[in-house]
Amino acid sequence: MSAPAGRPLRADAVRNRNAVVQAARRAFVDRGVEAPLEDIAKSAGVGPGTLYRHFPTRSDLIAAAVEDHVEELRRAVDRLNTPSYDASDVLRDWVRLLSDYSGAYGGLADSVLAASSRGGSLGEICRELEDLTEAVLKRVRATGRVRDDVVGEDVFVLANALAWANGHDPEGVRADYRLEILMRGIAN
Amino acid sequence: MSAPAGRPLRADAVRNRNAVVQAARRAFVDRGVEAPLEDIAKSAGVGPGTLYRHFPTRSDLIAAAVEDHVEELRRAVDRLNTPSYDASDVLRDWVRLLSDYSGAYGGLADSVLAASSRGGSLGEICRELEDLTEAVLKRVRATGRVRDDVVGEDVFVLANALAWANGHDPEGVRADYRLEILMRGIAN
DNA sequence: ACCTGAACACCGTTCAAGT
DNA sequence: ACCTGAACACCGTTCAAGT
Repeated sequence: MSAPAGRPLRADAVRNRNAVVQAARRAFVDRGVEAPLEDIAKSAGVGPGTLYRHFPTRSDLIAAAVEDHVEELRRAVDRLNTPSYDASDVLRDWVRLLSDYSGAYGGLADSVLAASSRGGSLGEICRELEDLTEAVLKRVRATGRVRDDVVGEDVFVLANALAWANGHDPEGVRADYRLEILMRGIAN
Repeated sequence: MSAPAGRPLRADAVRNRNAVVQAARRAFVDRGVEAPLEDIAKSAGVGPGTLYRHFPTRSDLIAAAVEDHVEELRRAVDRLNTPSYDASDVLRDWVRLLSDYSGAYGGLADSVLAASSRGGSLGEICRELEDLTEAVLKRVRATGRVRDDVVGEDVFVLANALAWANGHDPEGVRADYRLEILMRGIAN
């Protein structure tokens, strides 16, 4: 997964990189994206220097940890843009996917929105997700079900705000309700 | 301001406490609510132990730092509930006040929502703000302008989500737009 | 009753030395 | 080309000693 952007890596480097990403995912699930890098390196069986070599910033490590999830979102767009998929559900389902994605790890929505206005690997992921959102919106706009002054970035930001709110509501009792409010807000 | 809950404090303790709160406010404005406590203590001219004596947790210090702001919100409710205040603006204006309050310091919305489900001085503030929100809603409901399944806590959470989103949008270009979307979402 | 500041712990980050 | 781990810095938190 997640082909490293640069030139081919030595075999042991590939192994270490993967081990770090896997350890990061486990740590992020358990303790959120602010989990100690020291612990991640240790449970991956590498020194801190190796972690930093592969991921100069925490944001880069987060980007690698969510790569699989982004791939799923890409495939979801293909499904959503299929004619057989009911157009009245498309936007709601996409927003739910987006906010679930940003709710995968504690604090992820924060890192995502912080990165979206900047460079870096996570920033690029954000821009791709905004573009995917815009692609979904294009189809929905044609049905006249959504305000035409809503752009992909708006929906992306609001889906993350939803994820953020849900993250502070462990029961999740009102998550669907908040989604409904958001959908009403952007409906035409 | 902010009468300490317990028994009367010695004069030097009062002075130190106030100095810490003032230093905290400055630090929170500049660096957000995660500003180093060490720096706050230093710029207040006290040792770290003194800071901890008055504020056992960071959340307690944040609560003290926002006391004035909460007082303003209490007065605002009195104004909003005046018959002369146009009922169609009441809810929007209240939500804006709430989200501005949680946008006063970087990361404040996070601390607020984290505290709202727990105890502590900040948790109590949250519960008061939810009650104030419910009081505002009561009047607005009578006008039939708001969904009747929306409760104070919902609006409080959503206003904080708004503050959170605005905090990641330094230009603030779309802040009013997001407020409008939220108001449409909870309108009847 | 309150304050001080040394002390410890935790963790992010770098870098010289290794293979 | 990559890895290791010691080293340093920063900061949260506690506590013995002071007034």
